[in-house]
Amino acid sequence: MLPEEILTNDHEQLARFAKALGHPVRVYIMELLSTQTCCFSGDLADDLPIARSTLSQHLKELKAAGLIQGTIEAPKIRYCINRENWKKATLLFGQLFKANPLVNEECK
Amino acid sequence: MLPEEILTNDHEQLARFAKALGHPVRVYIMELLSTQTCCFSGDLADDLPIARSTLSQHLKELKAAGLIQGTIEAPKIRYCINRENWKKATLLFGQLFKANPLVNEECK
DNA sequence: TTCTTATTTCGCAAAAATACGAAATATATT
DNA sequence: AATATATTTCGTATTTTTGCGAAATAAGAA
Repeated sequence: MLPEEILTNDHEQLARFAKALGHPVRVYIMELLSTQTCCFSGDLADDLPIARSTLSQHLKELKAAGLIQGTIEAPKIRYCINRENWKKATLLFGQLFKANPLVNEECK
Repeated sequence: MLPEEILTNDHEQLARFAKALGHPVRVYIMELLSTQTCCFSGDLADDLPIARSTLSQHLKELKAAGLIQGTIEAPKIRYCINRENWKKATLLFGQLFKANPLVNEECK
């Protein structure tokens, strides 16, 4: 029998995903990658009002959180969503937001 | 006609919600409040392995993000979810995670 | 090989997040 | 009025995040 942990791996994992989505630029990137297609850093840099080095850091963070992955297509790098982890994130966020038994009750 | 903004209010709002969920303790709190019931700071403090002052800061952040609200029930404070904003968050996260037209395709 | 392009890493600075214990606050209870 | 309880705010230290420009890297093109 496992010890009853208060903060579970799922809490940690969800927090990690949420933190990665905790900046408008990164939300923008994930939105783009989840709806449209893969993309290059340069395409994003052309649109976004930040330095390329700053964008690179955001991409690095999304990669560290496991939400995206890059494949070299010299001299560019093509970024795509990491489908496995995106699915995991979808599941975890879905769980969090789905259950709501008090939806029609006032706080008592 | 509005100017075509790259980073929209929705991106900002979703990032704000995500950032608030970007810590395991805060995920735990929101999970509790969304599934079970309202709760008191003290109940959380008894369970969580952090100082009460630290917990208070996390609650403050969730409140600042609009995800929870507190009502005085002296000498305690009862914390509840902010249903209106939770709904908004559900919607924004739902939008982000729903659309996925490339679900069966490899990155090309 | 040299040049060009795309992107990252480095070095730095400023701001924000995280955590704690001590002190302050607010309000019931005695 | 004094005490007890629940929670927050304050002060502080440490770590992390965010951002930039300059320099470094990688690989195709001339």
